[in-house]
Amino acid sequence: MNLSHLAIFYAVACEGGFTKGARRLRLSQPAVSKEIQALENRIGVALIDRSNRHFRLTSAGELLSSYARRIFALEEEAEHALAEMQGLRRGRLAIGASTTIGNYLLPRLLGIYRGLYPHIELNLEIANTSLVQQRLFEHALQIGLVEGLASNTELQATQFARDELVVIAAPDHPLLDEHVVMAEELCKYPMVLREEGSGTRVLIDRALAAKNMVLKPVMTLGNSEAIKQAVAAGIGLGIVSDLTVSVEVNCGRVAILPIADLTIERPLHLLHTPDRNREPTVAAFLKLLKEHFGRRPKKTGRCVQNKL
Amino acid sequence: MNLSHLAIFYAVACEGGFTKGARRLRLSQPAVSKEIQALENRIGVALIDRSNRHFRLTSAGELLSSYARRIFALEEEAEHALAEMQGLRRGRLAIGASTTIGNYLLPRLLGIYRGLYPHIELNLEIANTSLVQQRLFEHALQIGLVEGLASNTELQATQFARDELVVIAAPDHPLLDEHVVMAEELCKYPMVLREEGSGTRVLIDRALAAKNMVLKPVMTLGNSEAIKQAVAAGIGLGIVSDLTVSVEVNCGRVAILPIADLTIERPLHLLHTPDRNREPTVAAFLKLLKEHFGRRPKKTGRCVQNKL
DNA sequence: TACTATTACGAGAGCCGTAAGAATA
DNA sequence: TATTCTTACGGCTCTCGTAATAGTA
Repeated sequence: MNLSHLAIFYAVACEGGFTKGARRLRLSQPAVSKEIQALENRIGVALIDRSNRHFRLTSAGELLSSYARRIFALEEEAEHALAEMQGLRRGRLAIGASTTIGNYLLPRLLGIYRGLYPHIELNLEIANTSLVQQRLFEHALQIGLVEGLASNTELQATQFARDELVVIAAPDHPLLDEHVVMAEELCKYPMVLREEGSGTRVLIDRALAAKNMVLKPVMTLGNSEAIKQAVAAGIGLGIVSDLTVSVEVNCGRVAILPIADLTIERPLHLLHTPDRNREPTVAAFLKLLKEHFGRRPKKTGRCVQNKL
Repeated sequence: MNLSHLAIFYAVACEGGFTKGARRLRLSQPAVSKEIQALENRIGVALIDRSNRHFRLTSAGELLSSYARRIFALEEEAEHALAEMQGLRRGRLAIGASTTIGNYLLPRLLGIYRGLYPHIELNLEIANTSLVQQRLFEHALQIGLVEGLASNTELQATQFARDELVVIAAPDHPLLDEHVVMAEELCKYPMVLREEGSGTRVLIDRALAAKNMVLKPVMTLGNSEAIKQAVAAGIGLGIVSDLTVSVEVNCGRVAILPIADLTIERPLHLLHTPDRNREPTVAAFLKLLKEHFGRRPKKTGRCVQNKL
């Protein structure tokens, strides 16, 4: 069967006549007549009762018409769904992110995204970099936002922002009263750090090693939240990503302690498969990301609040 | 959207590649490539991710593919349904019949029909001739089988059999012992007849009036069953259609009394709309009808059993 | 090199329109 | 006569195939 023939038959069946069907399809009436004959010949059954003037479908015609109605309703629904997808009123955005980005940076960004495109299904997977890469590779995720960057994959990576590690202290810490604090002073105070081997700790140790310095942690903890708690409790100074402390800084539980001769930064990377034609949902997210990180947010003063 | 384009896209999506899709459709690969581009241009979205060697649908492609699967499944189902209809494994036969035909003639015929075509839905409406004609006219019935025949309709009518009215008597009735019984003898015995004005009674009265005779009913009853009961009870002779008495004759409750000089017959008519192309279910029924009534069943002897 | 997709171009089938014919109310 | 469907025929679009090109493992 030929579905374009079926479309002609269906128009005729709906309108109740060859002439009316032809008008609806903007075809000439003989063309319609001929195409319906072709359809009838192809399937070998009369569809329209031509015995008298009153237009009437045969039972085969009724049967086929009911199928045609469903088929063309589906076609229309498909077109509608595609239009919705293009208008970002339908679709899915699947992002993978590292813990820090996923917990502190993305929630607000995804909130804005959801405000703009409320019908898009959002999926956020928080996992380590290699797992995010794997999930991207198998197309379970569309983009990844991570700090680290493993090599030898087919993924495209671009840096979209920088993450700064900052020293935090309890609000009553004596160093906060100093006008200028140098890195070497940190070594005199107890520190609360991530465990050795973690990406953050490696970065910190490497930055201080460049100055021939070694920090002495009084405590190591597995995540930034625990470090913030320990610092607030006065156990020592901590070093965490500035993304993670805006709330605690704003409410005065901890304070950022600028170090005059020390900046520890790491790039934040955007990962994606090298698709030339990106999904509309992804393109919209990347646009949003660019708007927020086109210029790096400035850090001014000790109590700067991150833009996000 | 063009559904023939969609078919090409769907084959490619199913097979996972332009080349494989082309093989399945028995088309050249460039043709497939071009048609898919045409489809993408028409709907304005990329459907297939061409960024690397691994064939993959975009999310729009996935969406459209799922609709295509449903659309073409429906198309296949429609073709299957039509084939079933042609093979008389699906369909409907709606017959209207008068009481006598519907109750005594059709059950066996429809039993045979059902044995041949067990999946055809059978509808039998028992009603008077004018109602049957009306229902035929509005296409609620496909054929009608009636005794009478009202005029001025657009229905085609053909006689398919004759119905003989026979005199019945209780098995111990004295006339049954006579070798030859003439019509005038009937007038000497009490008769149980249908009420005046009924089609059957009109026929009887007319036949006897032609011989200048008038029957004297001792009782009039509204239907043949009641007449048979009255006759069996010895109230008198009855005149009923031979279609209605085969059971009672066979089991000896009543006997047929042949009248040498009297034959009361009426034609049985087949009514249908003047469709040139008849439904397969109807054609099959008409064939069956012709096989059984091609020659009128002979009546031999007094206890003849009707062929049906 | 082998495989896959795209581009280019020509041939042919099939679709559609105009005009005329047939049937019916 | 007016309306509706069918038949006849010619043009044109669209689809398909062959051949050549490009990109990738």
